[in-house]
Amino acid sequence: MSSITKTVESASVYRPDVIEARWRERWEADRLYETPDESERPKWYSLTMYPYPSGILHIGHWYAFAVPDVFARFQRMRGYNVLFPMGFDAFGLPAENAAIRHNIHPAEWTFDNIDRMRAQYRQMGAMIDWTREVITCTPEYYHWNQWLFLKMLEKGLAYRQAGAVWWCPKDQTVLANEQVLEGNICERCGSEVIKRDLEQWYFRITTYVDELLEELDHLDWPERVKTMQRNWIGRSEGARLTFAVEGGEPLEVFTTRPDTVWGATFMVLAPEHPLVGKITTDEQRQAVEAYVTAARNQSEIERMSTDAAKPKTGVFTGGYALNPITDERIPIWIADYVLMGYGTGAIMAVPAHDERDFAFARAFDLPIRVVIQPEGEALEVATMTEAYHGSGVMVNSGQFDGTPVPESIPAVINWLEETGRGTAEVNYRLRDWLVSRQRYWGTPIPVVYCENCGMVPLSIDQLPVELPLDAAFTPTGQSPLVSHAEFLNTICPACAGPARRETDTLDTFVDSSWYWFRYTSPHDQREPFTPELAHKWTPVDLYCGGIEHAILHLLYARFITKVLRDIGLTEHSEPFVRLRNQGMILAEEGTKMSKSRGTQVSPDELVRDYGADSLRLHLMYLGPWDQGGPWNTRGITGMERFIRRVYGLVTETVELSRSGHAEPETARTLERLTHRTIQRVTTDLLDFQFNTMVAALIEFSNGLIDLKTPELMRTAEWRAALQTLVLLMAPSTPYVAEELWEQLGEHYSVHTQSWPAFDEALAQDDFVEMVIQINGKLRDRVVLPANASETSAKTAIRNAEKIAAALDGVEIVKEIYVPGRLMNFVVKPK
RNA sequence: GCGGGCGUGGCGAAACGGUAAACGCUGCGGUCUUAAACACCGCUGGAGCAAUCCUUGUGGGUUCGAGUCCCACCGCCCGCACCA
Repeated sequence: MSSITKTVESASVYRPDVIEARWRERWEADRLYETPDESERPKWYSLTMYPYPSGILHIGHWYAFAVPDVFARFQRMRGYNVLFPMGFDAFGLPAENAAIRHNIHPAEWTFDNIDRMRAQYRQMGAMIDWTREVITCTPEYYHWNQWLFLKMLEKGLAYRQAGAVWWCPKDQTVLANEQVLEGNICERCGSEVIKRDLEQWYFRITTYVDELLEELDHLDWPERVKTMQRNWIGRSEGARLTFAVEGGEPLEVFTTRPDTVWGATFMVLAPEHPLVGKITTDEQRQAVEAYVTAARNQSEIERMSTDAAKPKTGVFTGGYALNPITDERIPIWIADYVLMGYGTGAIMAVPAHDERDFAFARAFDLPIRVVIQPEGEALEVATMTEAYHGSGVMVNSGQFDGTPVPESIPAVINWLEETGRGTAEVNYRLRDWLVSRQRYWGTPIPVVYCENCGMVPLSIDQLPVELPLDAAFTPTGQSPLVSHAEFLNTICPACAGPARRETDTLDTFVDSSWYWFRYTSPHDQREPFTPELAHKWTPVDLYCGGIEHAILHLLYARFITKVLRDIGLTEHSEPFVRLRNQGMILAEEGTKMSKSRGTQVSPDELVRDYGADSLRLHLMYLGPWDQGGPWNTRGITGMERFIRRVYGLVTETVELSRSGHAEPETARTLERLTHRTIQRVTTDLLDFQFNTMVAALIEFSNGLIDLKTPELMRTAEWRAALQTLVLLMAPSTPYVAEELWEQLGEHYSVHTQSWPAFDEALAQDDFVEMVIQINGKLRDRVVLPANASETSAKTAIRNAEKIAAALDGVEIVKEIYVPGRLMNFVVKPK
């Protein structure tokens, strides 16, 4: 008895655990998701940002990955040869921290995590071609980071330079800014850290700055991301001026407001400015040196403080410069509000028209002179409470007096150039990319230091420089490479004398700056990737990922693509044609999900309880994908119910024998419902509107349930509608769609079928309900044939009971007729 | 401060300038069940017995007609931030 019940149940009850395991195995055995390089079909490269192998896929990973998977599947059914690869961004600090904390090797920790996460992606039902997997911490991958580094070195795009970095005297190591705690305390050992000048490796991204800025205009990316990149690049136009210094070398400044130079009443240098020592007089030396030391040891966070009201600090150097236009003698100060990293590290201060200079002048009682007067107003220095930077005309500026503000800037620049007093200049905020890291778990930089020859790059055929895995990993906070004698000591490729290897490794952003090329030929042993294959697949047609990578990753990826182009490996300049960002999934109460507060959601549990298909639907249904929002566990039951209802429709149908055709009217209803749904689902998917796409699927199934009768369920028309529903569900719910496709007796696999086409005419209603308004207020509704003529529609509307009564005896001023939608009578009441 | 976005039922949300609240969740009532779960049916923005009226953060404007367009304000979120 019980066994019979069970058999009946297993055939007609939706069991995601059984279905999903079964089809997953079948797909893998059949290599259903392997992408051939050769195909008649047009290519589509759908890329999702690869994850860091932190150990477990959380719900955010599902959101970021399952939804683009739906799109990739949709594109496959639409006839594209779709490349949808996956890999792991496997170098980085967390692996080293795990090693220090748990005494487990970073490699072991990383590969264990990858195994777990790969299994989770399989569970998701993602259409990943795993034969193309890329793991960046393998020599097969980082070999090509080293290759790229050597090529860039050769082209002058990689260089070494001294720069100030945080240094912990106890740990004898460089620290990242994030590792310096408030009060300049080392995160690892608690001792006080200092700034030190160390040689670091840089990539010359500034070479490409104009291209990086200009090409943004042509990318199909969210405007927000493009704006962030533009701000980061920070182009500003202005002029360079030279100020003579009494008894010293001249000072160069950059200014965006050369038209205010007549108001420059003092100068300010960054504390790190190289000329500070020479300019400073003996009387001021002690004060200046104290200020420089203090500024130098301020943490970046303090220095870049968000507090706009932060009081200005600074010290007079004792030196004087000459204003090159007015020949006035003006004092030279130093202050930390002037940054060495921007412009020349020195400014001409125009306190009347710059709020920072104004605050500084007020704090130290320095002279202020108005050189821009707003029209119809007269600024008085004595009564000014803030700098003025609005419109107006130039005053106190010699022959330029009376020049209005926007034109004043080019006018003055022209004059400066003609008279040889200055030059037009464009400045950027973007700095070169510091790529060296004093860390173990990264790509070794392939150069050596020889006592005779200095720095010597390895040759291409000496690559890869393998990261030694037997490094002693003790929790000292030091990179094991420094104390790994076998790695460290080598011979010079130039003179064969003794040499030391570079122990710095490359920033992991280097790994992610070209990884999508590697997917196109992941096993190439001669080149980073095979140019013909890369040419076939790239650029990426659709790149999906988080907004947190809006600047660094995406900018570096664009930069390296241009470098690869100039090396001759690829032809295009921009890597990602289209970019879409998912929003962030928050905890139910609307805050960030957090492990410590236990507000994280485990996809594994949800899959166990509801199945991957329901979870995929639920993620799409939460709201617009780019918006994200609070998680809600209860809602997933609605998706489970929907799947069950469709499952029931199919299992009930296939139990019945087939016979006959539907009544013409019902057949038409089915046809309309079908075509309308295909249309909605197709356009919503193309627009990335996954939430309304799911709503359309649900409405289709609700419509079928309303029509359902035992007779209808035997007909060909009914089956055709069900088939279409299953096809439309295939991208979203790959498992149950495959199961139902089989139950309908169709040929495996649903995922290799063509996407259904729609006919807009067939999607139209035969009858429409028109809204009748009087003076814009809804008064009645009238159902009319969709193809009714304007005359017959108007007649029917006027004859409608409520309308006829309302129009009786009033003057109609105007009639607005919108075919198939609405009619509005504008009337004058009598 | 600068830049961008957003304010719609109890909740997530829909809505080419044209019926506001599709679809789902929750809740309530019912059917099935010994019971529960599942499932199914009905109701679910507010007021009113009803006809009907009101409702998209606030105030104004454009329009025959505004959630949608324009202006001002309030509130929230996200970037960037002493960049000369």
